[in-house]
Amino acid sequence: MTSLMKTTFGEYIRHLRTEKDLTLTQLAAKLNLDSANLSKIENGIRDFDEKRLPKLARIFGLNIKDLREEYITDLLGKKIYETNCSKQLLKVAEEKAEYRRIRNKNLQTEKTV
Amino acid sequence: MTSLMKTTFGEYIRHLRTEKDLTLTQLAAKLNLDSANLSKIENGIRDFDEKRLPKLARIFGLNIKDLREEYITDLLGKKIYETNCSKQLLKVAEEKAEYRRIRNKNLQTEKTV
DNA sequence: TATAAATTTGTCAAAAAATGACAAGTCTTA
DNA sequence: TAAGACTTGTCATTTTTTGACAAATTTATA
Repeated sequence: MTSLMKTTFGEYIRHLRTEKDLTLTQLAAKLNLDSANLSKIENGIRDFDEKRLPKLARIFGLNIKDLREEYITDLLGKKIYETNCSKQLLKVAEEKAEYRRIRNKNLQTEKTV
Repeated sequence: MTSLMKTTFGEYIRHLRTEKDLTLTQLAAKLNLDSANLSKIENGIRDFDEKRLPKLARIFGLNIKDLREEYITDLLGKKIYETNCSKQLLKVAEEKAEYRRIRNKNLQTEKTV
């Protein structure tokens, strides 16, 4: 994990784009996307589609793993915000994730028996 | 927050249901739901629809706030699990949620100016 | 200021995902 | 072994997401 942005993913894209002096139209074309929709993504009205992450990484020369982390932390951050989830509750959520991990591991071994 | 279950929401429903000796058909009827689909929900194949939480709370005499917490922690737990999000990354996600909270608050005040 | 480019906003059809409904299967148990 | 309980599979319907385009508004610059 490299240093992750404390911004939304849309704002992050805008940051990357303006840094490279690209217009919405230019970047949208590279992403095979409508510029109006890219505008909405940057402004948080629409979500960036996960399937375009590899392309985005290539365009800006970013490590795909890092970018995906940027993406999923935004995704979860948004959910945490939307559900009004406190830190305490988030801890419970993490425990439930752990429960799923263990349960899934057990299912794997059950199959082989 | 009362004690939250370290199980999936589906398993929790099954727990509540069997405890009260209800069949899938009986509970499904109370929830205005197909019993086959309730079965899938309990087995984690489908998701419980949030709009039915109040009904579920009434049926089992549960506090709706607590139940909703049970629900959202399951929701987030599932996402954390699915995205393979580490504790470290989850911390980042929480920071991004905080960023959204602050940003939203600022937007509110901007409007009044 | 005029105008051209850049961005935003609104809308709608198409695609994708979630849900409801039902048939047919398996598993339990009385 | 028959009935009830549960599971699985499928498909039509509904809802949500996405792509596409027109028409704004805003910004930059000649």
